[in-house]
Amino acid sequence: MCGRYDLNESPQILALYFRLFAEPPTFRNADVRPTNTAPIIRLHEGQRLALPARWGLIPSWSKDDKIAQHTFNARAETVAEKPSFRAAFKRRRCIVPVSAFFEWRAIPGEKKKQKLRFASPEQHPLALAGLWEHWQRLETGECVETYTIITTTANDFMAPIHDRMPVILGQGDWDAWLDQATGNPLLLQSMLAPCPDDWLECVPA
DNA sequence: CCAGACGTTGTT
DNA sequence: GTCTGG
DNA sequence: CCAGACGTTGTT
DNA sequence: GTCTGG
Repeated sequence: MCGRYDLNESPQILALYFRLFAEPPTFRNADVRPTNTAPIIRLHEGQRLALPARWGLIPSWSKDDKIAQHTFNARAETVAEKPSFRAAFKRRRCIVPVSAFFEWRAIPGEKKKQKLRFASPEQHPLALAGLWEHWQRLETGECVETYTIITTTANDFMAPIHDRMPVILGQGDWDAWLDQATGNPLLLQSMLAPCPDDWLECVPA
């Protein structure tokens, strides 16, 4: 599961860490939520760029945007087959850059849940595996680009809090994940595993 | 053939 | 767009 | 994802 | 319970 995150990096850090072709505009949002617009990293005319998109994937064939309420995550186990995701899985993979993501823990006797922040112990950004899609609203012709974050089973670090977690890609996987020419479904699928336990630390938000 | 769905999470 | 159910 | 709303009428 | 807004 991954329904809330934080992106708070300078354009310089984003460009350096993700090896972007150009520095993106400044973007800071400590509480990115589904339906919000945030930058995603993908190839555009062969160049790796951070471009804005809306969180909640709308398939190109969708008649309206209601489905986006339920497509902000895609399950790694089924993403290759589901009608809403399979086209994007083949040709429109992206990295969702985050400084951290949030999960909640219910406290007995408390009304509100406790918010927990998961980030890199080395304080570098995290590369979440995502898909993006292009959609046109029939009534207006308005073009909308949207994305989803792929989830997988929790690793041991995450398991006490939740049974799902976002897929976090290691640097060695970035090129193949973003490349449209990567056609081997098994290779792609192999990247969608829970990350090692020591890639994350957790503090109350 | 047409009509209708197409999704995830957490919680009970 | 494409698959499933009727 | 969580938090918060969820309704109508008439009168000022 | 379920939808909407953020």
